Amino acid sequence: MNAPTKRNTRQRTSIIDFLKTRKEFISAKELYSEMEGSKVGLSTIYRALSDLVNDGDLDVFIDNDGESRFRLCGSHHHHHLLCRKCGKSVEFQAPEAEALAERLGASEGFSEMEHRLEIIGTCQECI
Amino acid sequence: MNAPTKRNTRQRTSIIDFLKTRKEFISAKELYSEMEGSKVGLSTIYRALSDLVNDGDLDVFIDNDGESRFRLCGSHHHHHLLCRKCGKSVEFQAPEAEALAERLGASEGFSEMEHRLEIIGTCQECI
DNA sequence: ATTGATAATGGGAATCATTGTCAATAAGCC
DNA sequence: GGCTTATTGACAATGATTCCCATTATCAAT
Repeated sequence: MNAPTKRNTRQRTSIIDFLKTRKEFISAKELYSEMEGSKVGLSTIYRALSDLVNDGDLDVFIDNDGESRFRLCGSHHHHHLLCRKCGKSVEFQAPEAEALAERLGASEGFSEMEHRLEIIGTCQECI
Repeated sequence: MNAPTKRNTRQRTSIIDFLKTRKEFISAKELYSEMEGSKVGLSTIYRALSDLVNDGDLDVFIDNDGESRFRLCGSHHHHHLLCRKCGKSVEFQAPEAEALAERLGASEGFSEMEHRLEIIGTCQECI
């Protein structure tokens, strides 16, 4: 993450600065209209968001209308995939799970969500 | 679920029968091409899938390309949302989690996935 | 500070899953 | 069989996202 492959442009900076002021998930289009003053093109917003996701700086999830929604990552929470036979374990991140926890908890009136996710399966060597 | 509001048509029956033979998630388009012999229109497939989802007979999740993928519900695996103060617990289902477990496990060469997901938060009464 | 190589921008067109439209058809009831 | 009405399906429309490409901006080297 934080691959230093991108140049610092006014647009990219504005987008990141805007995201820093935002705790909730936001869609590309919403970002576009809320940033109207900053004169950033919609294509640029899509590109920047996509880069930020690839660098691991943004969490994404796709809402029920098929629209992607973004939020700056907090600490990098991770989960485990475990083999039920040999115990081999693989770490992974799951922004979907972060987002799911937020949405589900919020929909029930909960706040300050944490979550635990564990996937158990049989690894290739143990089949 | 299983709201008996729909007529039994050849098309609807074919779609359900096809889904019964399928363990993995499938998209509407894939279903359409795999069922070519059955002469069912794409609109009809979308409508039927949407009805089945509303009746609670199908699990859905939206993949990374924004395409919806469907699978007949199996046993209704569920998860818990817990309050960290009073212990109040709410059951919920999360097809996304089912799908996530499948995908992630498979991507690491694992099979026969199970998973556990727990969300912990503070409920409205305990704030 | 200027230059030059190259990455980033933006606006419109293109893509592609999904939904809407509506005339034709088929289910289910008498 | 005949009737009422939901369902179907071909096609158009929608809408988020990506592609295209001429123009512009960044930044390291001069």
